[in-house]
Amino acid sequence: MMDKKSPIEITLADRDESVTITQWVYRTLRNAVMNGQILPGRALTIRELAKILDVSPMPVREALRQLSAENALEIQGNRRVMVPRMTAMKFNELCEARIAIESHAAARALPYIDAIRLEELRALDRLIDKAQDEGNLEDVSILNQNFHRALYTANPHQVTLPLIESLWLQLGPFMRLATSKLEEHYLVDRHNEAMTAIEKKDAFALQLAIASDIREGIAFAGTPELLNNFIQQAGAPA
Amino acid sequence: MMDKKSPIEITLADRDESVTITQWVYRTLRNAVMNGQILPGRALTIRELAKILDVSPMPVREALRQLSAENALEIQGNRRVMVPRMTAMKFNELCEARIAIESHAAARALPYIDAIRLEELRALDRLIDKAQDEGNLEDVSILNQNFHRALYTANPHQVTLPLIESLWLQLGPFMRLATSKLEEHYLVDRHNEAMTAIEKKDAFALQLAIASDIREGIAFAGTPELLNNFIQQAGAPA
DNA sequence: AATAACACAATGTGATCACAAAAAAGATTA
DNA sequence: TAATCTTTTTTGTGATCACATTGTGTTATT
Repeated sequence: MMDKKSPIEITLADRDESVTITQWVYRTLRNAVMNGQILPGRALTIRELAKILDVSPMPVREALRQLSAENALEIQGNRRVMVPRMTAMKFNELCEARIAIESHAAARALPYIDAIRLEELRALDRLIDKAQDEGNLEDVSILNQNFHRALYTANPHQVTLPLIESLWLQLGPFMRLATSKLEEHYLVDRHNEAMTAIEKKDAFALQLAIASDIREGIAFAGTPELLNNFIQQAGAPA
Repeated sequence: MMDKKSPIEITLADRDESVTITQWVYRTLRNAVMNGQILPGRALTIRELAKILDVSPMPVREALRQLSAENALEIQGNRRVMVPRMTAMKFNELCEARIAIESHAAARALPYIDAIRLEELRALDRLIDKAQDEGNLEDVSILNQNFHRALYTANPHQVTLPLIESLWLQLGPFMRLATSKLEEHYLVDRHNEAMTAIEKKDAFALQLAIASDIREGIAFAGTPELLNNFIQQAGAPA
C-alpha cells in the first residue's frame, strides 16, 4: 500500500515568556502555513498537532479556529481542517485582490507619511537591497512584508491591514514556492519608484508602483506550469 | 454611585438542529453585534455570556475567538473582549475600504453574470423596493446585503467576500443607527444603475454605481453630529 | 477625607474527561 | 478480485475542574 500519512515538520516559534500558549501555537502554525510546511489538502487533527507541539489539545483548538477565521485554514464539511488547495484562478483572484486593496491602503496612508516614517521606509528598502544582493531570499520576503506593513500603518486610522494579512496568508505557501525561483529573474526595484512617489506625494504614482511590485513579485508564480505543480499536492481527488 | 453593569439583551438565533452549539453561539453573538445590541466598549466575559445563552463556557470561548479574528470584537490588553469603539476617522476608513474592495469585487464578478444570475439580482432588487415602500428598514438592510453578496459571489473564484463581510460586521452597529433615520432621506435607487451597468457589461459604470450605493447608504451616518452621539457610548474614558 | 494596603471575588487559560459521530480497518460475500 | 457490511479506532465537541492573574470592594492609616 502507500504510506499512512505524510509527516508534518513544523519549526517551533520562539516561546516568548509571558505569552499564552495559545498565542504561541497560533504563531507557530501560522508560520508553518506561510512557509508551506503543511501541504494543502493534508487533513489536520487537533490531537496530532498537540502531540507534535507538545501541548494540550486546548490551545491547538483555539489556534485552529482563529486561523480558520482568517482564511489561512479551511474547515471541510466533515469539520476537519486543512490548508486550502490552490487553483490558478484563485491564485489570480488573490493577486488582484492584493493589488486593489493594497494600492488603496497605500494611497490612504500617503498623507500621513512624515519625515520619520519616510526614513524608516528608506532603511527597510536598503535592507531589502542588501538581502537581495546576498541572495538571502528568506529575509527578502520578510523584509518586503515589513516594508508594505510600515507603509500602510502610517495611516493611524487604517483598517485594511488585517484583510491584507489574510491575503498574504492565503498566498503565503505558494509565494514561497515562487520565490525559490526568484533569483533567476531580473527584479526591477519597484520600491524605489514607490519611494519617489511618496516623496512627491503622488498618490497615483504610488498606486502604480505598489501594483507593479505585487504583480512582478508573483507574476511567474502564476504561470500555469509552476502553479499546477503544486495545485494537486495532497493526493486526494475531491 | 452608578449602576453596576449595563445589562445585555441578546436575541437568540434559531437553533437549527444538527448544528454545533459553537456555531449557534457564533451566529447569535454575530447578530447581536450587527444589531448593536452590545454597546461598544462594554466588556464581555465568557461566563456572563455563557449564562445568558444558557450554554457552557466552552462554545462561547470559541465563538469569541472567531469573532475577534474577524475584527468584530477587539481584545483589550487585559485580554478582555469588547465591541470596538468607533471614531469618525475610522468610520470613514471603513467606508472607503468598502468602496475600494466591493467595486473591485463587482467588476471581477461581472463577466460571470449570466441570465439566471441577472434574474436573481432583479428579484432581489424588486424585494428591496417593496420593503422600502413599506418602510421595513430591517428587511431593506438585510436584502441589500443579499444583493451585494449575490453580485460578488457570481464570480466562482471570488476570494474577497470574507473580507467584505468583516467590514460589514465592523460597520454594522453604526450603520444600523444610521438607517433608523434613513426614511427621512430621499434615496436614489443605485441598484437600478447597477443593473443597467451589468446588462451592458460596463464594468466602470458598475463600479460607480456600487460606490455611490455604498456612499449614499451611509453618508449621513458619517456626519460628525450623528457619529459622535455613538462614539463614546460605554462610559469608560480610556 | 483621601489614599494606600489588603482581602476577596471573578476571569481567562489550560488540562482532562465523556460521548456521539466519523474514519479506518477488517471481515464477509458475490 | 472487488464490493459491501461490520467492528474498531480516532476525532471534534462540549462540560467541568484547577490555578494564576486581574479586578474590585473594604478596611486601615495618615
